Amino acid sequence: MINNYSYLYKKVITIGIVTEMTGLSARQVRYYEEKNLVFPKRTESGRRKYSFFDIKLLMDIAEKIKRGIQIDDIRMKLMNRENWEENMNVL
Amino acid sequence: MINNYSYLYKKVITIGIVTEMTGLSARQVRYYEEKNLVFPKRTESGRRKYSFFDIKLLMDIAEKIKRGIQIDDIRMKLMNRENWEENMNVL
DNA sequence: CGTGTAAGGAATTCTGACACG
DNA sequence: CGTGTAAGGAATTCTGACACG
Repeated sequence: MINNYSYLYKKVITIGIVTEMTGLSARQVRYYEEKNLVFPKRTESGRRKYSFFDIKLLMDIAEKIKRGIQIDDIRMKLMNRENWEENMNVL
Repeated sequence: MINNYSYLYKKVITIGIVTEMTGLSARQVRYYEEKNLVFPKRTESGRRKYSFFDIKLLMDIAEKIKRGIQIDDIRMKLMNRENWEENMNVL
């Protein structure tokens, strides 16, 4: 079970690829982190690393914002998701 | 079926992360590409992008080389694998 | 509030080549 | 044959700040 998700949660994607895949700007992606909506890991030198799950999450977030939902409210919703803790912690 | 492997084959990992995960040098990773053992995609600006499958493959290759098997022979073996074509083509 | 941008610096990656053997 | 390395350049990413509103 856990193994099936190893690729989904593993944080290995740099921010450039993320903006490519999500269509968001780096500014947006970093801001959602600042607001504790996503939790990238860092390389030794400080570069952000995201998971496939983060990619999906970011697109989800951006879509909600576009619909007028505020970031604080989005975070509330997210924190109730069952995979939330997992997302924050998995390497 | 195909969907289950989307994360496995998707090329999104830059070479720095790859060397981190595999323990190989960038030189080695690029050389195996030169010899047609792995097929990274490229970003618009030419940066290499690898998949999780590539990571596994690279470690497999390195291990075989360490055991004295020549690259040409390794390629022969690889080309017989059922997922070979898939690996070469998937975005 | 959420995002754009210019700024300066640091880390990453690229290619082609020389070296060893 | 497989890998290390120095070289020079180009692309990426980082942070903190100003701007709009």
